[in-house]
Amino acid sequence: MTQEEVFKTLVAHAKEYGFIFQSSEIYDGLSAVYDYGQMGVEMKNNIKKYWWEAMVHLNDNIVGIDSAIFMHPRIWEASGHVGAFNDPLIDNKDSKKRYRADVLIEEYLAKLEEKMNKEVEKGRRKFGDAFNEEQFRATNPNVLRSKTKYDEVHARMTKALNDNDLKELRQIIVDCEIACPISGTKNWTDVRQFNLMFSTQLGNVDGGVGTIYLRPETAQGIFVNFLNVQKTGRMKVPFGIAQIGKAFRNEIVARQFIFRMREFEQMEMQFFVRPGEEMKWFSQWKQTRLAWHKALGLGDEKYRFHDHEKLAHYANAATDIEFEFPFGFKELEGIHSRTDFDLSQHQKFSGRKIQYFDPETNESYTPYVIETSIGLDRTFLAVLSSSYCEEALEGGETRVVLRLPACLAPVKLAVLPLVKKDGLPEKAREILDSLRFDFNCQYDEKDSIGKRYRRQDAIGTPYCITIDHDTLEDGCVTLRDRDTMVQERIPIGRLRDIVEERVSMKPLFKKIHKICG
RNA sequence: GCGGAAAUAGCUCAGUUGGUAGAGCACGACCUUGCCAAGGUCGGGGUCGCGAGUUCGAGUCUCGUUUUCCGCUCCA
Repeated sequence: MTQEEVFKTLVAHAKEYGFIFQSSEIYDGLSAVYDYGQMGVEMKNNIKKYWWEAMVHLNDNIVGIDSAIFMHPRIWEASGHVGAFNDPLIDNKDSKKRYRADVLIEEYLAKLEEKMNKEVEKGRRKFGDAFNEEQFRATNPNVLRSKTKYDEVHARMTKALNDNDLKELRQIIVDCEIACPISGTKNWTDVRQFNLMFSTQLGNVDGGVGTIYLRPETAQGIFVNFLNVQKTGRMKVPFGIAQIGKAFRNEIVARQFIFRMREFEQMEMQFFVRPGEEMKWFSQWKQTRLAWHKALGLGDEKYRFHDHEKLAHYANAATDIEFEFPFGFKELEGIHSRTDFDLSQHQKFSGRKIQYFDPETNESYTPYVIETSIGLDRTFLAVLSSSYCEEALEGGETRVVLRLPACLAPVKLAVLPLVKKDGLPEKAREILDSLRFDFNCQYDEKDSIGKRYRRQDAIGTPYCITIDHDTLEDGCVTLRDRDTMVQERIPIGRLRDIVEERVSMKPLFKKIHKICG
């Protein structure tokens, strides 16, 4: 199969077994928005748990928060999200080059001005000492023509920018016959507002700015709570604040299934350190985060670092952990050294002193920040895509099996009576009820036992137990392993401990600790 | 955003030069078998993505539109 076919198969499987549905499907869908189904939500929650426990519960100096999606609009000015990325853009269809619409018009105006100035120079040379520039500008027909045009276009542009009238901006470009400097053609797209942030109106705003944004990242919720957490939690640098939550970006092109969505979930941790020690911690967190990924057992060769050469305005070092998806190596997690940019900006914009008094050095300073920011949906896709397996069995048969890490599997255990009679369903229900407090279990009595095993394979259930006639006599059940298909006979009383040990996250945590601790 | 392709049952697809929509799997009931899916009988489910147009008549032809996939572009 080609890469494309593999990916399509995966997307179809994800839908068929209740992992991922397209949003609003019965209304033709909503582009680049997806819903998690009954299996997907279980697995997603398990991934969150794996991250949260590794981050918050297993580190003395990291605590979690859950900040609101709505935040004060000034926060996005401080962070640099407003302003720098709020421009009306237009593309030339022939050269495929993108321009700021207002810049194109301003360049046109500059040319008009130049034309007028040249005309004035001509007049100056012609009339010599008798030249009166003011009078010349007021009477010369060439200058007047340009001046009229200039004023008209300038007025239209100013009004259009004020009204945010994108159609009018395009119309000005068309009316002025502005051509692309590269292709020389006037084949323009519509003007679009290039702002990655979704905005809405906050109700009952009296005289203030009503526009409020859906957060484009969860990080700012951590920065603005830095003092709250540091003081109430009596945190000492170095320490971290972690958060899992939704973020929103109005991507112009959002594609590749759940890899790039307009509404997505991040798992972020901001680690506050002494200025000057950020590189040490940057490298420490690179290793720790990679170990966290690799402990899942999806294959060490599927991960690599990609260091940024071009750094964002806030960073002095940055790297991505990339994962080999069916469509190639792509960013899964970002680890950035953000300096003191964010805290300093918030200090400046809020007017509050945001500093830390270090009792060891007796100094006050603005801590530096190492950020680890991982896409939850991307991690989900990484787990799903690397677990999908079409396996050839003896006798020419095949089975589709999701070799999910057992601790992430949506269903841990399926309870199956061998036949639907002779008291086996009743016995199976009894066992199910004793185990459902410990694991997410499924009960199934429909169809042949082999078929039921295959159904569980398709959703990645690591273990099935089968209740047969002997069970009623000897109190043992058959425990069947998803990956090896090996069966073993287990006393009912030991089931809980045996399954618990095999589906637990503990071995993964110990692995990370061994590597990093 | 540009270019290309696709959309028919939950899934995979068939549907002739335009003539009232089919199969397999899946699903439900009952019977049968019983440790690695696909025995039997019966049954439910589709305004053929949506909207116009041409036509006596459109799943089929034309236009528009939405969504998805691929390539380019973009991604603080």
